[in-house]
Amino acid sequence: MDGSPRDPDQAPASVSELLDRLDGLGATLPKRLGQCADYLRHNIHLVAVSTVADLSAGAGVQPSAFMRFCQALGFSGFSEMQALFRAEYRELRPDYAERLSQLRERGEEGPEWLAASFAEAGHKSLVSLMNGLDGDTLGEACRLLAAAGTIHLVGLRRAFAIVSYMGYMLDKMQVPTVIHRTSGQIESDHAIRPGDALFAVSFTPFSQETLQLAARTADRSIPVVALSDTADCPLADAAKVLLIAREVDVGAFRVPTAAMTLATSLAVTVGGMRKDRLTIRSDESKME
Amino acid sequence: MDGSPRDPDQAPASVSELLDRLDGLGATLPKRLGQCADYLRHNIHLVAVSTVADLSAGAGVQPSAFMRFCQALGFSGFSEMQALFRAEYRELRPDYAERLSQLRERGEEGPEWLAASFAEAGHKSLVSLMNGLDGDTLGEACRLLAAAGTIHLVGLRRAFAIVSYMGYMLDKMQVPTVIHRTSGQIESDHAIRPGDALFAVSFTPFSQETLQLAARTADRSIPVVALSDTADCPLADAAKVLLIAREVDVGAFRVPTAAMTLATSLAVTVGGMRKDRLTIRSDESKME
DNA sequence: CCCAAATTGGAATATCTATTCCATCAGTGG
DNA sequence: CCACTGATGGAATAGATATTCCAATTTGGG
Repeated sequence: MDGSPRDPDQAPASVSELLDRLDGLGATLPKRLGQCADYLRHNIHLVAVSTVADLSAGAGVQPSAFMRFCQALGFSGFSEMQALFRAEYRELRPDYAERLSQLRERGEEGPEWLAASFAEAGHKSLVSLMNGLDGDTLGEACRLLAAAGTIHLVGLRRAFAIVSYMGYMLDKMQVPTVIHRTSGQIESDHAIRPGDALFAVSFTPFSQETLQLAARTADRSIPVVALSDTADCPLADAAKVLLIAREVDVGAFRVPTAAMTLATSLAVTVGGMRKDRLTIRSDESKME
Repeated sequence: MDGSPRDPDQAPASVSELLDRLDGLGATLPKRLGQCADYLRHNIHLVAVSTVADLSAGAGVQPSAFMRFCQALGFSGFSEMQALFRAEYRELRPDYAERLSQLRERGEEGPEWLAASFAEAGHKSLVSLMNGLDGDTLGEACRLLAAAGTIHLVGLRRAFAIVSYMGYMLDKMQVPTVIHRTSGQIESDHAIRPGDALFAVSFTPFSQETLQLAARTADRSIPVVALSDTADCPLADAAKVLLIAREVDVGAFRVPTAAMTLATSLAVTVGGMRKDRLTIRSDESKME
């Protein structure tokens, strides 16, 4: 690669160094070792709490193969590699769980305890959002919205906070945007014209108004991008792209953390794509 | 305690159940086991990645003592207990940093990368929210709002998403609530009557409309609770209680994760206090 | 097609970790 | 002060896990 200034037998000193090393090895690895590399990349969080047997089974190889893989990375064996992950994990600052148990110890169940619970739930929601996120789907959603003349937003009840924030951001980035809040009024249909796009947000239980607006818009061959908390939602039929953000709830309540995060990413990306429309046209040849 | 309806020899099925059990045992534990309990409470995040030897050393006891401690909790041994923590850990991917470096290595800087950045920022925001949260301040805010006849909400631009969500939740809990969205209109003042309370949300740069409404309301001796992203904000003068939720931003953008979480906690607590107003009156004697 | 080198699978082994056991110690009631 | 019950420490043991080894297999070059 670059003349390998570093001793190849030296073990990585941190997880990110390990990932560098992995890329350095690239596709030069034999089949089984390649499987290990692949599995590791996608399940890097498991290393700290798994055995070689678990990991090798996951990667579909023999334990001995995984062993050789660790050595190829520069470690003396699996244990040394695992120690790296365990050490990095240990350094993470006090957990939500820890804080909760401390509050619990003090016998409190008031608003502070509730806030800690919601914070923990928010954390979990974000993690599960990232786990379930598909880059291609998200990219497609961005492309559809970036290509639209005017972006129309609809979302009622719980979903309104999300479209309202999206609307604010898109407006700040000077993207033509309309928030539809007409409940039951059909008139808003006329505002959605060919060449536009609709972004519809709805969570269980779904509001009919949102579903119907999305369905009517799709019928007119205007692209609909949907955001929901479940894959089998009625929006799936109307939507060209369906994004999922599920929240972890506390009792009967939830904070729309994951949905808000996803929506903001979408808005910022779309805003960026809009800024230099020329780049969008020559989309295919954009890379490099 | 309550007649112990559940088999005391049955192992906890989750970490929070384990903490319950720990509280149940209370101070009945002998000295060394008590040390274990104490150490566990404060280092609960270490269990998944440590050995009995590590943990017992940390707690200052012999491995065999820690072993007995695990059994006192209802587990067959340490391994069974650890399995619980490992399982819970596996479901979460706590390392945004790792995921980001994964994405970065694949050369992507698209929406997926952005989403990961926002997720990481959200996580940090929640942690800093919890670190800076003062239970008394929050409790006071809840009390003021719970005591009000009608709760008035105001927040523009970025803050509107927050009051909109709060309004939705309070309404769902049948708390009389009004969202003020009049920009520059003075008329909404009349709707805020003595005995009511105002919840004002504003972030830098602050909108004059929100500040002025808060100031006029405070002048009329109607309690104002404020939420902002900084302690030295103009709302501080008008507000009886000022809550702070600062977001970690990505570039020029941010997701209102912490503010949303705090606002939801507030709304849920207020809703709960409203539900049984009798309990509020006799606040001091509420516990037990 | 054959040979050499590299890779692989699976069992054997070494090491480390959890778990148990028992002698000793501390506290309690007679 | 003694006997008894429960707690404790440390060493012995059982069990799991990592690691190595080698025969079998595949791969690549001539």
